Amino acid sequence: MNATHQDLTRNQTLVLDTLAKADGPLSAYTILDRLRGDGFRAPLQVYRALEKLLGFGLVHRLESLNAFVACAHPHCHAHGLIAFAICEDCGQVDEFSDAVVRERLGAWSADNGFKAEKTTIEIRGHCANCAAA
Amino acid sequence: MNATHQDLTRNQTLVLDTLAKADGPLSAYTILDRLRGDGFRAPLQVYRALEKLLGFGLVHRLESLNAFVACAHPHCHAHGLIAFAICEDCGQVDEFSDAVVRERLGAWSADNGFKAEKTTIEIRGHCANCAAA
DNA sequence: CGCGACATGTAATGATATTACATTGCGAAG
DNA sequence: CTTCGCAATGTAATATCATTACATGTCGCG
Repeated sequence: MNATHQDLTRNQTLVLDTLAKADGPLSAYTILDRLRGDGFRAPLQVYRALEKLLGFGLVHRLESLNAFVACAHPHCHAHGLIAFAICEDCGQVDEFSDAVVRERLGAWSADNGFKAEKTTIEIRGHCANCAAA
Repeated sequence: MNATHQDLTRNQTLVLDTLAKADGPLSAYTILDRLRGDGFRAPLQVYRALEKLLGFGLVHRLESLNAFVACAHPHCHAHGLIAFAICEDCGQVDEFSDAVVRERLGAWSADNGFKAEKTTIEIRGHCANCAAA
């Protein structure tokens, strides 16, 4: 039942490949523009593909950027909670996960009777390379 | 140099009061609509006030909602890192902070030479009340 | 075949945010 | 007191992000 890369439709494949080839997050409209040559005409084509890809865990949405990235670790499914470090200079995104953080946020939820569905952690700042410059 | 409530301009005060009276996050355009009677005509009036209030730490932006809330603890300045639990049913937002989480994310940043400027933590889900129903 | 489920195509619109430029109010320097 | 400069404000236009509504296509299966 977990969708694999094989199950992707043409549009989903095109969108995922576009994100995978990009060196950073892309907005839905940027993806659209890059796929005009493949017949994409409307935002909805992109949003629909993204919706599925997000569900499959192959793509992440960066809320603070209103943009999307291909998952850096598409193989290890069931990665608990993911955090992103986003460089405001070069746009590079580093994806990581921390068991302790997951545990602490889980504990807070349990203590407060909160049923967590989705957790967003995004650190905006400057990566090592750019901070050096 | 830390701005106090006294220093706020008329527009900033109106926007902050609107958020403080609201029972949940408001979008910039909702704030605008609520302040039409006070002479607000354009989005920029709201965005400019919000920009300052965010800088003062009196207001937070919820990235996953594209909306804003008044800070729940406007007195304790220098609150390290803040997390939000957002109920998707009733819209209530719970603001909390966790030293261990801050520490872990800080450690990751240090290990990776990343200079963090701003960290966003948002948990979407269902609050105790709504989960019960 | 004919139906159902899902993916797709297209247009229009809604929602969020910024750019550009004009104006006003007010304190400090001269 | 006047002029300068700065910050806040006002207004219009536009850019950017996302969804709703409706029509069409594709393909497996009874």
